[in-house]
Amino acid sequence: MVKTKPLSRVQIRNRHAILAAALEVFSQHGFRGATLDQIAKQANMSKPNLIYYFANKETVFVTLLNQHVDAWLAPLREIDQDGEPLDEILTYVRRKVQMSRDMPRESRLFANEIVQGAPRVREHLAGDLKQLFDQTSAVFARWMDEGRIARVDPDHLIYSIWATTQHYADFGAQIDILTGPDTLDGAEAFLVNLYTKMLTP
Amino acid sequence: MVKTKPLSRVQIRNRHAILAAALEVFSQHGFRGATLDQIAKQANMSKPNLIYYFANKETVFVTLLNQHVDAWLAPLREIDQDGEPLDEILTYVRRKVQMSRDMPRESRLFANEIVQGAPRVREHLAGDLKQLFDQTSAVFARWMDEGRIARVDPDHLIYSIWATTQHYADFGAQIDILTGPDTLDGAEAFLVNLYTKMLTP
DNA sequence: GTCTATACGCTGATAGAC
DNA sequence: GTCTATCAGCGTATAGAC
Repeated sequence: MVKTKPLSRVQIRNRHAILAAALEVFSQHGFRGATLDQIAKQANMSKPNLIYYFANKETVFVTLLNQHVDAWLAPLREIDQDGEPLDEILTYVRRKVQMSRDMPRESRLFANEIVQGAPRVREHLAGDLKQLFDQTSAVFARWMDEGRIARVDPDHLIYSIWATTQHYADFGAQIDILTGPDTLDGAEAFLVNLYTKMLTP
Repeated sequence: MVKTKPLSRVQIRNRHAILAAALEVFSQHGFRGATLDQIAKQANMSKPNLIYYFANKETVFVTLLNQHVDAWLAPLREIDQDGEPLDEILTYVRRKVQMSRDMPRESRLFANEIVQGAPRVREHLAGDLKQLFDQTSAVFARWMDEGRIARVDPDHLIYSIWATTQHYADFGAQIDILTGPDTLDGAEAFLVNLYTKMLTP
């Protein structure tokens, strides 16, 4: 382990302010589109002072990703392989919709990066996520083998859940125009119905 | 109507080369992330010569959007309100999957822009798309009223089709890592099954 | 129509005073 | 720890020769 100096109260507060500002700016403009000026301004801080805390732009971004990736994957980790299959999947769907409602910036932070080929999140995807994905896919496959949910391709099942739920955050600008601002209650009901019908044996 | 000089063969060829290059670059990096240097290089052209044809970066981008928006919306327009409802919807789903396979760059071009708040496509969305969306939603609602497909929220039905099908293009980088390169045959079968089960009365 | 040269603002990052 | 001043490089766009 690397030994690191403990951070002072001011340091902790400023790092938090910077990361909060960075989430706002990176999620809206992507890595390249975001500027340190914007982030510094949003954090009520001078640009050199920002750099004092994070060395460079990439470090801010990577730190931000690392900070959110665990929270981002939490609902997936919480699928209980010993639970009731349909309940577990519907609970997962509901939590993902909830995250699109409550954490749209985090969703767009990742979406921006993946649409552009995932240059800086590739390790996250190939590591943590890949392992979790394979594990979840295997659990779904077992449930299907046991006849407890209908047999479908488990990989595509996961993709479709991601796609349908994250869509409300990532493409929120489009939905705002077409349907207007929404609480996502309708979305949740629609998706629960969709996956219930698909997965009931 | 505005009277415009006819374009010479060279002009036509160069404008095509620029737009082809621009699709490649903008779809991968987004508007701000793309540079005129990249586009010019991809089009085998000097940067000033590129500007000779399009005046500025934004004009290239807007021209590119206008060029592709019709093709992009074609499958939606082709839904036949007098056809067999489930067939029409499944055909639409299949065509959208096909577009993710054959036109992933076009998909990402729009995805990039919408994730970032649709600053430059807002008019397209509020105009052409909004009208087409409302019309399609109304057709779906009528089919439900007539009991020919199951009753669900038609707006969310459209969103879920967009989300699930475009996901394979927009988040292709993630899928390549998790499942590996794919022909999308499995995706198509999965989605046909999904919407058949949901919509069969 | 196409090129070289260049202007010029913006952006990431550093130096150094306080 | 925070600031002002500043730099180097990139990126858009223009001028002007050919």
